[in-house]
Amino acid sequence: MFETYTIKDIAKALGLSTSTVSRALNGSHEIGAETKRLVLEYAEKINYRPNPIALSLKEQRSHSIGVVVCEVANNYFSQAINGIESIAYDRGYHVIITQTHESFDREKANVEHLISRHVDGLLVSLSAETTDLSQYKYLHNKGFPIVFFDRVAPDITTHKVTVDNYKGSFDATEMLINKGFKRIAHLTNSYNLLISQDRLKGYQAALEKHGLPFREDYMKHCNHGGMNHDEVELIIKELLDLPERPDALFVTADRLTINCLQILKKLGMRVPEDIAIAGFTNSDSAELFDPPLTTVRQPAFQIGQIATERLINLIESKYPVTEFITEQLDTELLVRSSSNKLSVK
Amino acid sequence: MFETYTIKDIAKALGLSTSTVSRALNGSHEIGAETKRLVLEYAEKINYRPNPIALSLKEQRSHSIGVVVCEVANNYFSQAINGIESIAYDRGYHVIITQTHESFDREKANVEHLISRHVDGLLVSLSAETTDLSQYKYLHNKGFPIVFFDRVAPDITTHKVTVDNYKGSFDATEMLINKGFKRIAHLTNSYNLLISQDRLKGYQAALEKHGLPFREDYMKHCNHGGMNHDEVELIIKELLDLPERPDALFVTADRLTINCLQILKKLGMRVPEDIAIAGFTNSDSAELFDPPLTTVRQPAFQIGQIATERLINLIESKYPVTEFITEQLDTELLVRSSSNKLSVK
DNA sequence: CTGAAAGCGCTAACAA
DNA sequence: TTGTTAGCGCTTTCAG
Repeated sequence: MFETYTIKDIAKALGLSTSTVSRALNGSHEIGAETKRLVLEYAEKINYRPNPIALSLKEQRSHSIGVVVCEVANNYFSQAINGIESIAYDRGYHVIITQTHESFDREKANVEHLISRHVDGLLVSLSAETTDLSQYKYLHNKGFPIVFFDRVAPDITTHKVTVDNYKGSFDATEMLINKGFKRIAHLTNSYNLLISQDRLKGYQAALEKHGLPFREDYMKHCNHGGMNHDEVELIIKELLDLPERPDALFVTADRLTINCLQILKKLGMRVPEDIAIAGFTNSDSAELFDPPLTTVRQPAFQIGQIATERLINLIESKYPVTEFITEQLDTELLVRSSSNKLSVK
Repeated sequence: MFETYTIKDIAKALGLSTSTVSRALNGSHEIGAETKRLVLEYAEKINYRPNPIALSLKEQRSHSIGVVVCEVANNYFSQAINGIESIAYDRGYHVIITQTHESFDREKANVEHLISRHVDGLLVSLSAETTDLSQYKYLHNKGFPIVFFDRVAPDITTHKVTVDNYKGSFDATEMLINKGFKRIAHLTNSYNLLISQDRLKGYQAALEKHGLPFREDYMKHCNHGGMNHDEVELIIKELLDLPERPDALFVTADRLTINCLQILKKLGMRVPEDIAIAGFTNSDSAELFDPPLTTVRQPAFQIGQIATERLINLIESKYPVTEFITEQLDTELLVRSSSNKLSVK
């Protein structure tokens, strides 16, 4: 398996030319049945594997796709990558994963790296810092296949796969309101991210529908997706120190949600007695939490699959694609006791 | 960035030969200072990037390393991958990740795939099903760089990075014994895995040291690393139905630990009142569980880093390496209330 | 110090 | 139906 036979070895062994062997191997029709059989048989015998690097050089493509995400160690993204991998594997593509750690510079370097590696396409979820999309615009204008998922680019017209963040956020907020919460604070990721904006809108719409005021001081965002513990702690403290302390917290980022819980616990706040909480997260263990955590869950695996499917279709399309789909899947609201309104307080 | 200039373009523009350009670019000494300056300047200006595929073809290496793990969506592995990526990135390597989903066939196919892609080395954590190591032996004997981490191969002599599973397991078991538990059941991954065996030994040694009997009926293993929920549920029920029901559960696999908790909860068992629990997991949220979960935590990030460091050193070594290191890092025992012995029962 | 030419493994246009 | 040849982008002898 490891000794690397070439087409030349086969040609020599069989007294043929390399092109004949190549044709036999590639099922060309302009070849004698007998010769073909001979070649295939021998190739099978020595377990011949074409050199993908040579192929790439020739075909100017690499049969690999580049993935840009902020963190692998994040429930949402590890599940999405699982979905990406499942489709890519089936369709004969390699997956090269890069992490931005929410840094624009790192993101830029990653994309350059992937491009210089001649990946055939890009699957991108933007970093929290990213506002400059010129890199992607440039590539996209050149016809380079890019599909965004989750944190999609606002003004680039290509395939995009997300959930309906507005609705997911609206539903969760409305649920909190229906439970009887009136002072619902909102913690979200960087405003740069479209998903943060959509989630904010959903939250606002739910407040408005139920005649609750939108209060700036109940609205906080973390620029590092909750990766920076100190930043989150500071924000939580600010909220808790408000004269009219919020009675519920609605958090819309995976790591952020988990970190909030940790910090509330550290600060000795009881959930939901002192403050209720609901949040976006794909953690598999939310039901095990104390109290069980109300979550908005995204079909991350499926999102990864769909994005990859679309990307590979773009890559393999014979003609330039001009029709692009923005797909929004549904979130799932899992109501658990972290968002219970306790009758007596 | 995307239009792909070649060495030829530079040569043409500057009226030089491609070989001269190549030399200038590669800092060769047999070149005129002025020519060199000219070339470098121009290359910089057009933002020339060498084609890595052409380089790979020439050098017969790809500057990429293949990773084989069971699942990405697993706390331990996603953290390890993070470590792998951090080092690989710094040293100019790409990381290609493949998942086995605990299937030997899939593992075999992944390795073949990676090899045919001419990865320069392999970072492997075996699947639970794998007993046939011939593939790795073959490669290793050919001098192909392989480093095992976590689930290492028993009889292949190469670099290996794990934790001290024996000790981690011993300490956790002893802690349970010291708390007053006498009937400690042990749930582990497939016996095929060396880590399972080591963890079992640690458990047994702790029992023995404290004069507790080792009971076969307290000893269970799951062949799918806890991925198969029904399998785990069946096992838990068996344990709970024993005439002498265990008073504590010691679980030694990441997903398995989480799943056990879920199942115990589903079955209405109180932890630690009805049964205490401690387990290996790298979940970041174990302290948030109800009750907070006692865990054995592994330095997954660091393990990934060390393994990658070693692998790249192997790859870049000028001479065949014959001295291999098996490194065992320390686990961290985080005692929380899931393993509390309650005075009254 | 610089250029011409070969070759890494493969495909495809062109000849035969 | 098969072989010859050129070329993908690059490095590296070998000449000059």
